[in-house]
Amino acid sequence: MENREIAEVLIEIADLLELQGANPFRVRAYRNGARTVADTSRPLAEMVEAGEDLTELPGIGKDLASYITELIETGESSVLEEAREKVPSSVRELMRIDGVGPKRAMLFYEELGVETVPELEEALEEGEVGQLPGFGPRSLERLRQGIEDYKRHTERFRLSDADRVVAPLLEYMGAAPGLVAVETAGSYRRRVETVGDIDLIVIGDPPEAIMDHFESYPEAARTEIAGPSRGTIVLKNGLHIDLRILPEESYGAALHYFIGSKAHNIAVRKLGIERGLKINEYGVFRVEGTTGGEDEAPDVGEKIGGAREEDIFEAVGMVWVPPELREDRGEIEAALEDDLPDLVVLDDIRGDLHMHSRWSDGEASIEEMARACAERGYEYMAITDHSVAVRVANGLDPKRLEEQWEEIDEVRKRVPEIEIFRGMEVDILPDGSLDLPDEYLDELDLVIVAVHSRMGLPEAEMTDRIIRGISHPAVDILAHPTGRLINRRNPYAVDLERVMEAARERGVALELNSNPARLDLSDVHLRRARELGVRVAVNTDAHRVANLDLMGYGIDQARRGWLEAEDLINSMGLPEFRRWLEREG
DNA sequence: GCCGTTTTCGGCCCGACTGTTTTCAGTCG
Repeated sequence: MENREIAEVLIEIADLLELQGANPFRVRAYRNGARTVADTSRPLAEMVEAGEDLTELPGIGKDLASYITELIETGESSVLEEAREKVPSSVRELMRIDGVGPKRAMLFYEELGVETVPELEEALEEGEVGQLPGFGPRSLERLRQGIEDYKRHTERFRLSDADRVVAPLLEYMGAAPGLVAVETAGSYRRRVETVGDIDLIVIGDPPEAIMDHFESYPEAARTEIAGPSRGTIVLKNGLHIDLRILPEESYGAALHYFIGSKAHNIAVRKLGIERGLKINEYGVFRVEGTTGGEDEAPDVGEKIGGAREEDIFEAVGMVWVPPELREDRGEIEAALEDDLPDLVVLDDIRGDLHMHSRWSDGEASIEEMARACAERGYEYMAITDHSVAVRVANGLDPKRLEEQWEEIDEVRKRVPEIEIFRGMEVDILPDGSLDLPDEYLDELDLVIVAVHSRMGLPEAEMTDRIIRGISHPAVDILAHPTGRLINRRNPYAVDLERVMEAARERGVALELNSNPARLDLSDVHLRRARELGVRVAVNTDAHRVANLDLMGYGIDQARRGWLEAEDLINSMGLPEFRRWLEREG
C-alpha cells in the first residue's frame, strides 16, 4: 500500500467525520495525519514491516498509528467502514461545490436524500432545495452557479495554465487607480504543481476603486464576492481569482499570510503565541493579557511589525523562508536554526540533457536545438531521441542512430560554442533489458533510460524491471521515474525507495522532468532523493525549441524539493560534468 | 485525535464575507 492511498483513506475518514458533525479538531487531526503521510517519501508500509514506531511522525499519535497499521496489514480500515455506515461516501462530493460545506451537504442528504451532485442538481430544479431553511433566492442562484462550475472544472489547474492567465491579469491590475503594488500569493506563489485558484495581494487607495477595476476585468465571467477589502471573480475559463486589498503598513504580513501554506501559517502563529505575540494578516502584535472576563479575548497591544515579510519571521526568531518551502515540512525548524538549504536557481543550470529532434518525434533539427541551447547560455546539451521500441515516436534503430551521429558531428562544427553530447532515451523493455545493443550503448556519451510501455505491471515487477534497466553499466539517467501525467495518468506502481537506493549504488541520476504536465519526480520524492544522496538531472524533455524554456518549472519543483545546485548533475561546469560521465557506476 | 521546557487536561490560527433564521451560522482561505 502506497502512502498516497493511506492518505486518501485518512482524508475520507476526515470528510465523513466532518459531515457527521464530529469535533472539528478531531477532523483536523485526521487531515494533519493525511498530510504527514503524503509528505513522507519513505513508504509507511516499509516502516511498519520494519517494526518502526509511526508515532514518531508529526501528527501521528497512538490511534492514527494503529489505524494506519491495520490498513497496511489488512488492506482495510474498520474506522473507515464505521464512518461509511453513517454517511455514504458519495456525499463528500457535494462539499466540492463552491459554497457547500459539511453542514449544507448533510442537510441535502438528510432532508432530500441527495447523495450525488446530479441528484442535487435535480432537487434544485424540482424546487426541493428552495424548501430548505436558509435557502433564499440568492443562495439558490449561487448553488446553481457552483454546480455549473463543478461540472465544468473539477480538476485543479496546472501551474503552466495558471501562468498564462496571471501574466495579463497582473498587467491589467497594474493599471488600477491608486494602486501601489500588486503581487501573487497562495499556492501559485509557492509554485505548487497545480493550483485551485489565484490569490492576489494589492496595496493601494481607495480600495473601492481598485475593487471596481478588478470586477471589470474583461476576462471575468462574473463576480462572486466583492467586499471592501476582499473580492473574488470567476474567469471565463472557470479559474477563481481572489483579491485582498490591504494598507501599506500591512504589506509584509499580508504577503506572508496569503502566500501560506495554511499549515506553515499555523506553525508560525503558534511560535508567535509562545512568544506572547499575535500574528495576523495586518501585522505582528504584542498580547497584553486579558482584561477580565472569562471569554474576554486577549488585548491586542502594540504593533511591532508587518510592513515587510521579514518582520514576521524575525518576530518569531526565524530567517526568511523562500515561498517554495512554506509547507510545514521542516522549514520552520530549519529557519529557526538558520539552516535552510541554499536553493537552486535557474542560473545554476549549465546544460539540458534530455531533448528530442526531428530524428524521432521532435519538431526541430539538431542544429536548431543546439543554437537555442547556446542562446540560453548552456555549456553543453544532449540530443536524446527515442529508441526503436517507441514506434509512435519514430524511434531510432541502430542504423538510423549511426546516421544521426554523422549529423551531430556536423552540427558540432557549425555550433562550436556548445558541447553536444550523443545521447538517447532508450526504452526499458518489459523484462528490464534495454532497447539498444550494447555496442551502441557503449558508443553513446549519455544514456537515458525510461519506461514507455506496459505501465500496468504489478509493483514488484515494475520495480525489478526498472532496477534491471538502470543496472546496465552504460546508463546515466532514469527519465520521468514514475510516468505520471498531472490530472491525466497516475504514476505507475513502483517502489521508488528501492529504485532510489539502486540508483545511488550504481551512480545513476534520477530525472526531474520539467514538463509542467509531468514534473516527475514530485517535490516529496526529490526531497527523499536528496536525503538518500541520489543525484538529480533537471531536464526539459523538449520536443521543440520553445520547450527549452520549461526549465523554469523544473527549477520551481526542485526548489520545492529542497534541492541545492550541488544535488544536480547538470549544474556542473563542463569539465566536471565530463568527469561525471566517465565515473565508475 | 494530537500534544506538552508554563500543561497528561484542556487547549488546538485567525479573519472576511454572505445571506438570512435580525444576531450569527456557514463557508472560505
